[in-house]
Amino acid sequence: MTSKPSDFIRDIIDADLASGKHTEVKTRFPPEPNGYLHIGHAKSICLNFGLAKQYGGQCNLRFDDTNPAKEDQEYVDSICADVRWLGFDYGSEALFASDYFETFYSIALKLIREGKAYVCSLNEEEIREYRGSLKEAGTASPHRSRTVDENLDLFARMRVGEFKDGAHVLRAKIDMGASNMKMRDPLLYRIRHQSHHRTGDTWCLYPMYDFAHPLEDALEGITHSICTLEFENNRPLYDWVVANSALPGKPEQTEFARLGLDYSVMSKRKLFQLVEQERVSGWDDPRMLTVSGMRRRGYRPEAIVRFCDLIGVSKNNSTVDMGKLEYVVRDDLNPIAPRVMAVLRPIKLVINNYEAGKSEALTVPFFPPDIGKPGEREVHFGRELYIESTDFEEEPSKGFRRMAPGRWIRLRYGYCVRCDEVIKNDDGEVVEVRCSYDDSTLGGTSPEGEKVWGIIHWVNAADSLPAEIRIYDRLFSAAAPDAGGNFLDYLNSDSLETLEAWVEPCLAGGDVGPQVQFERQGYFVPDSVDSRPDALVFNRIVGLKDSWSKKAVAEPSTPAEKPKSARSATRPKSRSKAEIRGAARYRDATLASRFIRYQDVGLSEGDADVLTGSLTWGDRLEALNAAGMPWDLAAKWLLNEHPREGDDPIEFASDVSEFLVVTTASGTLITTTSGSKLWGQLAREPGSAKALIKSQGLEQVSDDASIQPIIDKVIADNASKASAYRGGKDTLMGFFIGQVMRASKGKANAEKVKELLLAALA
RNA sequence: UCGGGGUUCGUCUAAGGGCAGGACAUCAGUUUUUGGUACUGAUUAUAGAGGUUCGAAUCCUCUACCCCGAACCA
Repeated sequence: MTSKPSDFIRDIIDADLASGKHTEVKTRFPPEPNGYLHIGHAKSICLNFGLAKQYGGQCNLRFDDTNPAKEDQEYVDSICADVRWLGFDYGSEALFASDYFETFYSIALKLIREGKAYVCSLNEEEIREYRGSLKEAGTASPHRSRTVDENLDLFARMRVGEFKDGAHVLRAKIDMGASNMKMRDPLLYRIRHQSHHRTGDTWCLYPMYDFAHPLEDALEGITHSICTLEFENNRPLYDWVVANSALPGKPEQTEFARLGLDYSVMSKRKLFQLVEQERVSGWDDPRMLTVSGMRRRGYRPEAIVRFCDLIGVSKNNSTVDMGKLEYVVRDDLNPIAPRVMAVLRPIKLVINNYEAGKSEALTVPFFPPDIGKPGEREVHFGRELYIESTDFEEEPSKGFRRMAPGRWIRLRYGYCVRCDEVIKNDDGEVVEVRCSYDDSTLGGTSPEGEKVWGIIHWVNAADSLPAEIRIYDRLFSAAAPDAGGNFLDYLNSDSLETLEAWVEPCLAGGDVGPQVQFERQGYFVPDSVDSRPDALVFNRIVGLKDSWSKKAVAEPSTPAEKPKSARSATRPKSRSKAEIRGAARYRDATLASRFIRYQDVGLSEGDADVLTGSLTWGDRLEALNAAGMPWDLAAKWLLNEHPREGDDPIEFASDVSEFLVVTTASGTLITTTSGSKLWGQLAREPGSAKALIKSQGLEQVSDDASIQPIIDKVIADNASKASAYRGGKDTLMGFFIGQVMRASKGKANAEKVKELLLAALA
């Protein structure tokens, strides 16, 4: 685990640092204090703070507290505590957007003076109507043309509380026809006569996220503002605000995919519902994937951070396997959790030939040899013990390696015993097993001539402690509870099982743990709220990997069922590029006639189609042809190699005839690899093909005498790969050609190289 | 007048014209006084179709599917 994480965001930062765009990295984690942090936030925290740490920068914890209606100090406190618990340092104190309210206001004033913002007095519903729809442009608000003075006056009166909520809003004057609806004169300020958890009643005017957030970033000198995918549409607006704020900071927003985990819900709204409807005991219910819930469950921050490293960062909409979280939790706990014994579902085991009242003290280690850690405690062996009811089967199933009538098994760290008799209750359930022991088996020797079927854990009936054990399972029974319908319908009714168990006495003092492993069961931690020295309560953090019960139950693995999208069906279908080109030809006779003509001169319908979506393509094509390039060749190079600006090929920077050298000479003067490179250069900046070939040494090398030595060297340098190739791994040919091409700086004739390589590796 | 993102083993994620790699999961084996751990091995992927190229997951075209956007939420 020495490899540094790498992802597209780090690539962007590396490039920014390399280009000198930035000399330092400053990020921020900007929660709204309206709920508790969950594991999805942890991903963002690890990313933002991790970036700051990796690049020697800084990461601010900043509360985006622009909506007093939902926010509360309770959340501020819990968020601060959670971030610190996760192990991240946000400096001396957290920052608050509300501290910048006065600055925001003055920037709004500036926008008004510059005619870039106006007070709109439409009501909420009217604003929505005027905004238009996904397929139709919006229409201008009747107040869009208010004078600067009028706006200034109204805005000032909005601030002093002259108007009721909703009477007026401040809007940016951008573009009501923008296809990105976020740019259709977005709201900047709304009136809210509501006290704010920090500013009290100082304001009745509150900024919107889209206005406040970029300003917060700019004010703090954030270089890389990282947020989740759903804000992609907001980015142009973010840039607009930064550009028009005249603030020196120039933050840039980059979006990544939020975390999705199967068998869980992640939205704050839904978590809030679970808490409010008391489906769980609170935000810190150990079944909740909130940071506080995971903490109470017994997860350590190291495991959560490790999980975030493991899942990576990308723009893919993804759902991570819950098993991955469980894996990191186990992996984190395995080397640090002392082993003790606890019997969760007890039945009594009585050893008939063991002296009543006798007790033997056994000193046993806290860790198995492979962990290699010191530490030991005493357990007492006696005539009456408890064992796990699941460790006994009267009629053992196939593969069962535990206790059954007549079988010898070892009691961990103790003696081997043989089950002689079974005692059942009225319901026919086994409540007690009677055994005999072999007093020569304590150190590890087996009873003379007998097979020992397995090792099971136990506790001494005389001095073990009662404890309540809470076994947690995933909160939802469906892989994608929020796929459709009400997610509450998919709550797992068995997500909490409470057991009355017996545990080793050493657990009472609190000297071990807090996280411990109950051998053969899982990892457990005393519940931080309910456990007391005289009334122990343990939470199961996570079970041990169990390859037996899985086999025994043969549970059909339930794959995460693909949620059927209801949303996409309601979205209007937009035209494809092909349809748009067709429409363009329908409107423009030149395009239409070109489409026919290009096919007449031998181009495929598909190529002709693309080349006649706009005049630009055809213009370039005609120019190449006029300079002497055959139609098909011109189309091929134009379509495949010519640099573009959006959907259209860029203007030729060089004389068109220069391109002839690239194409017609292909195969003789230069290789296609060099040709592609050269084409791009000529297209972008003026130049002479012949001069460039000369200056860059692009002349093709195709004589055996020049190539053979390179091939020999490459084969000699990669002897093991050569033999692998000869052994049948022929995908390696690409590797060899690549090596030779690289060694020749792309100048070798690839066909020739292949031919010679084939011969050399035969 | 719709726009913006996305699609690589079952899952997550690398490779950005040249060996499709890693992790989790699964299966098999070795070690083990935990059916744990550790170790070894195995299985499995470039959404589909066409094109460019000696060579395409990667470049071009088309198609399909998924996600996001019409809060005075963030």
